[in-house]
Amino acid sequence: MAQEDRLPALNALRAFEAAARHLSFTRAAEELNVTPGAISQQIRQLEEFAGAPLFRRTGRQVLLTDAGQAALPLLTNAFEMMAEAVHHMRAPARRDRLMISCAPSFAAKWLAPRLEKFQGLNPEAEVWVSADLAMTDFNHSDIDLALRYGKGTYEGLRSEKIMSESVLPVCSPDLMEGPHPLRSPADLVHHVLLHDESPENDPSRPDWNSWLKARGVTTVDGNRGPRLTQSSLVVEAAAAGRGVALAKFAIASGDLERGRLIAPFADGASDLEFAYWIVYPKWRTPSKLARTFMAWLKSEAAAGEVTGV
Amino acid sequence: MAQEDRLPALNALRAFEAAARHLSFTRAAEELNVTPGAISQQIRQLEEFAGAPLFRRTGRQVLLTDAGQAALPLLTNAFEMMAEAVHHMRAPARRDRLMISCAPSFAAKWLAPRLEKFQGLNPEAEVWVSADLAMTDFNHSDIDLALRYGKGTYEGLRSEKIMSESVLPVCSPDLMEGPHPLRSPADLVHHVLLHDESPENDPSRPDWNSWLKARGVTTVDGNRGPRLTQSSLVVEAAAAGRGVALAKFAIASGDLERGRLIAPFADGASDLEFAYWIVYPKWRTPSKLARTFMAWLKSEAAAGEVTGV
DNA sequence: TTCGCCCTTTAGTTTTTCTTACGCGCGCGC
DNA sequence: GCGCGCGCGTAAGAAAAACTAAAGGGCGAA
Repeated sequence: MAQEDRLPALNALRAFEAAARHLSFTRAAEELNVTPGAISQQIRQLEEFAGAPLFRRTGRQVLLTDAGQAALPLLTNAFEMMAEAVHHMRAPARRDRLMISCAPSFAAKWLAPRLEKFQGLNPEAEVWVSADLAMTDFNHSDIDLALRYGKGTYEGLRSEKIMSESVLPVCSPDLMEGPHPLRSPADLVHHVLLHDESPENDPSRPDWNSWLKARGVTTVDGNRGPRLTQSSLVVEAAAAGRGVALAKFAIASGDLERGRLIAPFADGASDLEFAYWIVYPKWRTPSKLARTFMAWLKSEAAAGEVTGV
Repeated sequence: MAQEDRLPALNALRAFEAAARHLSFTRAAEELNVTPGAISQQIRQLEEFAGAPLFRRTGRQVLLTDAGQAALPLLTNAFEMMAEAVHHMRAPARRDRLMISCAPSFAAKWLAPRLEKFQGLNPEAEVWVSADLAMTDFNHSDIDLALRYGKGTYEGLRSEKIMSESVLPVCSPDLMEGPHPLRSPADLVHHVLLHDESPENDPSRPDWNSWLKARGVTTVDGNRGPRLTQSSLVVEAAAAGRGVALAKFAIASGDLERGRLIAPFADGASDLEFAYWIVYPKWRTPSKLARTFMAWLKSEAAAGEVTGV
């Protein structure tokens, strides 16, 4: 449909979008790898075209006018859609291939053990898992879907919840046979406390200190013990009998089921704000295989939450 | 969010979108007011960037590859959104002003008589009606909403149904007092038949010929009588006693209610495929006033369909 | 007041985009 | 079966757009 010979220069729109998003010409210039003067000129040109100012210049900062305000969200969406279109150009989708990005611990302890089941159900599918700690850049990679642990709000991305998360103390069953079996939280005083210090952790997540405090235990120092920076290492250390971990349930559940770990306290679990999400670009229509995978993920997650607790 | 220094030249994307939509470089060139050679170069550049051909060249015509196919709809949407964004830049919305475009007959016979009621309910609103026969170009005009009679499928636009339409014979009550009152369709032989030949008419709409045939009347020639090119003129002619019109109900309803027209036959009405729709650009979020107006339109239409038959 | 930050402006340069002109291949009509 | 015409491809140069560099100004903070 008519694309209008009256569209302004597209580069001017891009400059405006970046400047409006940052509310700063300088930062827009950085994003687009040009000088601030270039941005200023592009925006002047666009304002002439529009016949109205798009920014209000107030000495220290620039603010959007109503006209600019109205145009920004549409432009941002339009450029996101373009990026997605370009992605499709560069990597024509393979119908039978699915590339998943997720955090290493989750990949190792939750996803990988279950993937075989999915392969069994969908033998023609080829699922690749890329274990990345950082959030995926969907424009630079071939990632179809990402699995992320967080609050579920990701700008420019769509997210669907897989399952919630909780933390609970876990340890090797051997510890129960030892000289100081764990019968109540106070018994932790005899054991090493293992801390999960993963960078992506929920800031509101209870640590040993708050967990102990919530249970009225004052005789145990919640600060002592080693701090490991990956959830799976914490769980491994616990399984090896090196101490008691305050572990994420999803990461520990496999070892709990197999008996490598036990949860010594009945009321030990504590729900978190953060959860696991499927994440993909706002404008991407997931392929049939991707939709199958997402549905399978959700059913696996639901099954785990029921049987595991 | 990262706009990617890795987006290709935006003009190349625009050239591709136009060429892909037309499946012709030449027509894309016409649309963008450049030479075909320029399109060819832009697309070559884009294909180099993508690392894959976007078109399959087959001597006589160009066809989209899978990669091109995947990218086209997203790009088309993206450019439509941009056009909408630019529209917002140029004409910052006035909160209390609403510009409606609709066909002249509908404006005169259906909308205008009811508008006063809306003004009474929303005194602060300023509603303008632009009576246009042709479909509105939302990018070149200040039209907020269009009312259109048709099938409801308009490319790049969103449409919501207002009411359906039907045709039925109507005439002046004076004709019933005359020498040949209309008691059955066969009596039409004594009267002038008025034909609505509006350019926007439903092609499957019954004319006098098919209307008579459906009722088994063979004694009346459905072809005779004047043909008027605007629905309101047909209705006016009937009200003036100049004959019997096969009129659109929405156009005639006002005069039927006021007694200027009567519907002589009980089973005369015949439903049409075409209906009345509210139409606006796909990516436009209607203002509060526009939403109020649309809701009011629908309730008016529903009321008319009940009381009028 | 002075400094620093950020936007603006101007002039000149670089890069992109377009036109012109010609080449090529295929299908269609003669 | 043989041009002819239509539509795309390509090359070189011209035109237009975009960018840089450098200097300027306003405002707020120190």
